[in-house]
This record gives sequence, C-alpha cells and structure tokens, in this order.
Amino acid sequence: MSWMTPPARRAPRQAEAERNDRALLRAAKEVLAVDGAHASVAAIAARAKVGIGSLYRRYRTKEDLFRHLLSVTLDQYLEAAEAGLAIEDPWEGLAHYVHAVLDFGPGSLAPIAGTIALSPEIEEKNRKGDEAVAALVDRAHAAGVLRADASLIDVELLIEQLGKSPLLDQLGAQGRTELLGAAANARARLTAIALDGLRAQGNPPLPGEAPGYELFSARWERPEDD
Amino acid sequence: MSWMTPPARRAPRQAEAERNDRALLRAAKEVLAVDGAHASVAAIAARAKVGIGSLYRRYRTKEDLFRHLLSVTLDQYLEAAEAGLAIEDPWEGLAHYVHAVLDFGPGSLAPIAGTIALSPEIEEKNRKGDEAVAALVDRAHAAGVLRADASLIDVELLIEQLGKSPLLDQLGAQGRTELLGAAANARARLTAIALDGLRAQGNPPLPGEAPGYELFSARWERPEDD
DNA sequence: CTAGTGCGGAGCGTTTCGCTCCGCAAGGGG
DNA sequence: CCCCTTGCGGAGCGAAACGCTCCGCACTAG
Repeated sequence: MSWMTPPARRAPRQAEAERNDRALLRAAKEVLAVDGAHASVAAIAARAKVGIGSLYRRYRTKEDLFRHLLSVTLDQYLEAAEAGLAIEDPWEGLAHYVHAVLDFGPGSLAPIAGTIALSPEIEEKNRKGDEAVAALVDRAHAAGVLRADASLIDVELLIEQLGKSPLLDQLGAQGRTELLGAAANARARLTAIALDGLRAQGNPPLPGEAPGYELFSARWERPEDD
Repeated sequence: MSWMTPPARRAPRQAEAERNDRALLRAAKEVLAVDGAHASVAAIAARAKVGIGSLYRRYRTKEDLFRHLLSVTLDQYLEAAEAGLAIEDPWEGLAHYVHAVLDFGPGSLAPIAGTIALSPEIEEKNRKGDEAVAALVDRAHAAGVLRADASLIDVELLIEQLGKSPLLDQLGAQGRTELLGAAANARARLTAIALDGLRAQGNPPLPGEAPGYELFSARWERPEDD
C-alpha cells in the first residue's frame, strides 16, 4: 500500500506519472468530443503533451484507456447526483445535477458507445448512477416542480443532447481560444432555456409517449455481427 | 438548353442520373451525421447504392459534393423560414421554422464547417437565410411571445444543438431500426421542452450576455495556418 | 561514475482513404 | 442484325493515418 502515501513523499517520477495519467484522461475526453469515434491515440497523447510510449505503459490498449475514462466519468456522475440530493430544494438539486454533468463535458462518451466491451464494474456503476438520478427526478416530481409529463428518460436524453456542444468542440479544434468564453456563456444560456422548459408551469403537454429506458441502453450493447 | 426539357422527354439514362444525384445527397447527409468529418466517399456511395464512379462523374471531388449539399440545405432553410413567416401567428411561425429545420437533419452540416472552401453563392444564401430568421425572431419578440432575453443567436444555437441527435445517429449506425421510431418521438419531446423554455412567461432571466454573431460564423472560416 | 527508472517518439505493418480507370449493360439508328 | 453512344459499377492505385512496439536518452540515487 505504499502508493497511498502522500504525494510529497513519493518518488518524483511517480508524481509525474500521476500527472500524466490525469492529463491523458482529460485529453482523451477532449479529443473524443472533437473527433468522435475516430479519435486516435496519437492525437490524445499529443493533446496531453505526453509521449505515446507513456500512454501505452499506463494502458495496455486504446480500448483500455476508453474503458477507464468511462469508469471515472461514471464516478463523477454519481457524485454529482448525490450532491444534488444533498440540496434541500428539489428543483435546485435537479438543476445542480444537470449543470454539474454538463460541466464534465459528457458528450465525449457517446461516440464510444458500442465500440468497447463493458466490464461488470462499469455496469454496476451505471446502475447506481441511474438510481440516484431517478431519485432526484422522483423527488422533483413529488414536489411538483418538474413538469409531470417529463420522464426520467426525457431528462437524461436532454442532458445528453446538451452535453455534446458542436460549437465548443469546433472552436476548440480550430484554436479559436478567444471565443471559448463566449461559447461557454452561450451554452449556459441554452441550458437555462432547457431547464425553464422542464419546470412545471402552464406548459402544453409533451407530444407522444414517454420514451423507454431501452433507448438509453441499447447502443452500449456490442454489435457482434453484420 | 436542351437539358431543360421536362423529365419525361429526357433520355432514360438522364433520369437515372438525376435519381442517383438525389440519392447521393441524401446519403451524404446521413453518413455525415453518423461519421462526422471523417465520412468517406465509399460509405456515401454505398449508402446511396450508387457506384463510386458515378459519384465522381457528378462531383469532381469530395469537397465539391459537400459544397453542393451545403448549398441545397441552405435553400431548404430559407424555404422553411419563409414558410414560417407566411403563418400569421408569430409563435407558430417560429415553431414551424424550428421543426422544419430539425426535420431536415441539419446536424450533418456542422462537421464540415471549416473543412471546405465557401463559394460566394453559398455566402449569399446564408445571408438571405439569416435575414429571414431574424425577421421571424423580431416578429415573435414584437408580439411578446418569445422571451425578451433570448436573442436571435440563442435561437440559432438552440436549433443547432437540437439538430445533432447522437441517439438517432448511433441507433441508425447500429441498424437498430426497431428503435428509430421511439428515438424520433423522444427527440420531438425534447424539442417541445426547449420551445417551452423559449416562450415568454415567468422565466428567470438568462445568465450572461447575449451571444454575438461571430460565434456562429467563426468556424466556417478556413484555418489556413497553425 | 554506474545502475535503474520512466520518458518521448521514430517507425513497423496494417488499414483506410480519395480518386482513376476501364469493362460492361442498355437503348437507338443504320 | 451490328455498332455506337451513354452512363453505370467497382477493382485497384498511391498516399495517408492508424494502433502499437521498441529503443535511445534524461534524470536521480547511491
């Protein structure tokens, strides 16, 4: 358990390795958001300012890296949901969750759906996260602050829809850093508009039936054939 | 000008060529939506059930095909905006425009932003489209049915955000056709939620400043250097 | 100085890309 | 009947990008 000693006492090389690991995960998320499923390891390593060799010393394959990224992201989701539940006001709690998840930049994960094999650990984390979000939504429904015709899946799909920001991704890819602040502001406004649409008030009923959970889960299954 | 004679009088081969052209444009849009910027000509031709040779007889290069796709899509935008203006009720007119544009599946165009050179003709179409949408938004503002703190750019960004549907794209890519109907329904609900958030009512003010037009235009400029 | 550790990136073999080129099927006129 | 035109499909080219391996080097401890 020597690896649990405080950073200051660790060998300097190990501290560097840890910084590299964090940089890699962050870079992987950013590159995935911009390049989608075709993101390359070279691009990820370059973005993290880390050699390709170091990447492959830490992760056996590209798929391994993505799986680990997915795992830590699910941890963040769960944390955000629990933080939301800790807020007394039901609406504020739900809004906190939405904002927190959008801050992670979750749109990155969608492109790898169906391309990697899921570990049981990941399935478990996903289940626990879903439970927490369901509790958040139920509480908001019970308090009458979330429109009654919006289901849990509606809320999750809305988050996913807002999570992928083509604007931010492309400006980032083109190095237009001077516009990134304005783009983030614009995105915050869209989030606020969407949340206003979710609030219970004199809204007309939503069209169609409430969507089912399989919409969310289906694409993570591996297409083995065709 | 013999090529302007009605289709019925054209040689059967020319009619086939015209069908192929339409199939190619539709396929290009779909493949772009799924594969993003890395969409390949082979995938487009296969999806259109057309030989690669036919594609290259019609379009000199891949970029040519994308430019033409962009051009006809801008035509559709303009048409939708004018149809919206033709509706008396200002809110219904705006909502019609949003729904019509989303039905085109516009998310496909974002990935090619900045990767192709824009022709003056395209810039002109874009300008005319923007004018029409601005008129729609102004009318809705004047009638007090659109929240006052939502700007033209907010509306356009919201449309873009809703246009790219990771859910629909991925289910389509994986051939889960049995879920496509449910996904389209789910997307219609999200659109309705967002539109409710845009309506003028007791909404709290939006955060930050109204975004500027450069957010929208910047990424279409070609990055020649870096 | 030597030994050990962990770094960066050149480069391997493979895959995928944009695009060219050519053989072929299907009418229409002689 | 043949031949000639028209437009089709797709094999295959050189080039580029891919995932990953492997090795020379910088740095620190003793």
